[in-house]
Amino acid sequence: MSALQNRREREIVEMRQLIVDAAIKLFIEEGYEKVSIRSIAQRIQYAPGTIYLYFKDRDALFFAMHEWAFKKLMVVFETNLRGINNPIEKLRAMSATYVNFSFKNPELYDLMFILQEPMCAEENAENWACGLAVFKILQDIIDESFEQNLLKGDSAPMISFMFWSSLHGMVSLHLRNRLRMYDGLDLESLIQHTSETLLNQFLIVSE
Amino acid sequence: MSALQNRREREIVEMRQLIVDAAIKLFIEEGYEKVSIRSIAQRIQYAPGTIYLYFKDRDALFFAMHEWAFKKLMVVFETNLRGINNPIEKLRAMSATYVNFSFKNPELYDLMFILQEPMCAEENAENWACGLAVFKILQDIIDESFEQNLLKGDSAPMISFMFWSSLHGMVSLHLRNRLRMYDGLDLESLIQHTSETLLNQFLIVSE
DNA sequence: TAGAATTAATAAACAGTGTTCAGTACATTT
DNA sequence: AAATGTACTGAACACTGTTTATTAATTCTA
Repeated sequence: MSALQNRREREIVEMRQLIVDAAIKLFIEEGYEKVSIRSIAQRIQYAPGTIYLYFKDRDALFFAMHEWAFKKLMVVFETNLRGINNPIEKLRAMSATYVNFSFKNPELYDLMFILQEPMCAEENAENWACGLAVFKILQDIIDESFEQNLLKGDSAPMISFMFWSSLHGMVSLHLRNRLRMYDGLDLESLIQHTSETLLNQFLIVSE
Repeated sequence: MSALQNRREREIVEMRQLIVDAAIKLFIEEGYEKVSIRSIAQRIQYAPGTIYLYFKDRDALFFAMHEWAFKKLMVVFETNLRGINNPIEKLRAMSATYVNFSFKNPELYDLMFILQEPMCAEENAENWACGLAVFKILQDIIDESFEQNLLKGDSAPMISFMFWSSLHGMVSLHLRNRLRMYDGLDLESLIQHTSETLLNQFLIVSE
């Protein structure tokens, strides 16, 4: 490979990153609806058409943002789980971190778990790896809990599914404004408390 | 009130219904993205601007569709719960119905519980009643279960929240294509089975 | 019943969207 | 220095939601 090709390859990566960064900033600062190809292009001082030289379409760009967000969540998990050995404690920490992340980064959570957008991109066939890696953390913790006989249930994958879905359900109903019947309550506390109640019910208590 | 006003009032209701019906048909047949003011107008043979004489904006129209969908779910609940007396059995039937409804009417489920759209309408302040009515069915069942000492947990509202959120979490992750790690499985069965496992864990078993 | 007032419906316009593509202007190669 | 290649542009296309002046028809009044 020539030096030129090498440099060009680097430039492509950099340009893609420039676009994704601008898009995410716009997404967080101005909200989903303000993220248009034109507004991104304007922010990085390029013509709208240029973005299509680096991303097949809007969905592909959203998928790249999606990956970026998963990497961020991954870092938070690694930070908050470091040093915890007991799998149940790890599970508690992971739940709390997940919920807290969704409250601190509602737009990113949307991108990762709710929006239709990024899941239509073609890239996702392979690069879906990011999401799977995060899910694997949960799955490993549940597996460990099962091995140490700390958790009830006949199937580890099913329990993983249940815990994750419950957290997502509470968080996404809140993000999409479907919890008006709990208006006035501190919803993050309610969710944290509910997830603990759920977990406790599945603990095997040794006398 | 004059006969004219009376008739006009009826016409307004009919026209609103005509628009909502067309919008829902389009929504179900062609999908969310194809539901535009123009496509609705074309379908009912009116100019786009006419729709704005009956709905403040797109959100208000979506909110009316939202209500329509809730009424449909309500009917299904009433049908499927009729004649069941034991509150736990009612809870089981309700869960199964909820999940089944989401699989049979994915677009409507989206409208009711996932889409941002209808929740921005101003009408929702009052007319949110529809959603609350459905939620009340669940809440009453849980209350009954608590009174009869059939269910664990320190707070009925919290247990309602937990059950609903869990179902919604599983369903919405599926609808938004976030369950690729369970590819190949029969997801409706998985969800039904998981929700039963969850419920069983909260049962108070009398010896 | 003839004319005035009201109003439902329209078409056109505005500002925005994603996306495509012929053309330009610069970088590299020969 | 000339020829090649290509990153980038900006205008165009076909959409979108929404507003508004105008039209056409109906209702009210005299």
